[in-house]
Amino acid sequence: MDAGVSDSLPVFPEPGHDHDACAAAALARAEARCAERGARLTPIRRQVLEIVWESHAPLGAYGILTRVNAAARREGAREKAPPAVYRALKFLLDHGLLHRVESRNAYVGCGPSGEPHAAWFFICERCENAVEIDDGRIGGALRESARRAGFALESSVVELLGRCPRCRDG
Amino acid sequence: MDAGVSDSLPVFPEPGHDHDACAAAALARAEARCAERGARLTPIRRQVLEIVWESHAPLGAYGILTRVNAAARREGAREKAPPAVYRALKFLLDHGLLHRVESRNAYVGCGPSGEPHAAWFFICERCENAVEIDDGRIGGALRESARRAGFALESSVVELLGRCPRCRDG
DNA sequence: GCGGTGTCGATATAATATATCGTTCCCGGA
DNA sequence: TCCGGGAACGATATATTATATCGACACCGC
Repeated sequence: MDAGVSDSLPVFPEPGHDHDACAAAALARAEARCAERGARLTPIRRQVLEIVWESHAPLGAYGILTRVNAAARREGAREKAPPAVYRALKFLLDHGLLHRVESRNAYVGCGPSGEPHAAWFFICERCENAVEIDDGRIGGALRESARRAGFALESSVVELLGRCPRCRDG
Repeated sequence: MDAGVSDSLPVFPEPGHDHDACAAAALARAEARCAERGARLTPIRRQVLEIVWESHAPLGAYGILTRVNAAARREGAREKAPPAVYRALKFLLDHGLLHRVESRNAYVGCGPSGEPHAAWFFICERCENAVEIDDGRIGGALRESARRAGFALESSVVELLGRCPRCRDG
């Protein structure tokens, strides 16, 4: 797992934030990373990434597929089958552009941190938004716990459920 | 979420440990808790719990179903359908006798701690065993991180993947 | 051009989970 | 003892999530 030494407050998305800018920035990061790595951000991969970035709430593979196919119908194109979406998701996961939310069987865009990193989330039960946690103390506690147990830690799933600041009093 | 103030080392099961005793103790705890609560540990519920306790590795619902039905065939009884197993799993989860391992879509027996508690695991990628983590510092770091973010924490999924002490050099 | 690899389309199927509804069982009260 | 109500269960159907396989085509370096 990565170190996660930084320690910034998670930014829960405001309802009025400039989400187009969020999404555009994510797409720009994706292009940059693919260029660096000589990986191809093909149309279906880009489209899946755009769809996931339509909101900050994790979206399931079949929800993505539905949106892909709605667009295909609008354009008179043939609909895609599930493997097309799963292949795109695998590519995006492999390149650190997406995270899988295990407790929801769903996928969410990877935040702006520089390199691929552990995926730890706050997930709001009301607005459904998931935001990445960037807290060195959690990583420290996990690593220390593993060290004491003699466990060779490879990766970690941390998903914290509750109410985000905007929903906690609702 | 619960406090998890204690702080004992996880006990990775030794291959030669007295597993019958593990399972028997778990069944005894289940009986005791059901008695306390006026809940009924019916045959299918008990059977599912016994099957999950056949090892320390999380087992999927259909793996459980397969074993239930193997036993049914041996006894000349009619096979069960998936809802029977899912109903038993829900009962056992609701009463804190089982945990669900989200990253595996699988179920594992709940350890001996007194009351229902957060389910944090080390999961060995080689031997597949999952053991509960009882480390106050992890809980502390999670709660502190939530507090700083203004997040009202309700429950948490922590699943640490890697190699257990017995498998790390294999 | 040729061969290798990556990508995609298409089909089928696997794996996990839930909805619904009628029946039966169990327990407590009349 | 009988009855009413709720819990548990059986049975069937279906929903949801994910993967296997194989052939066609495209891109790239030689």
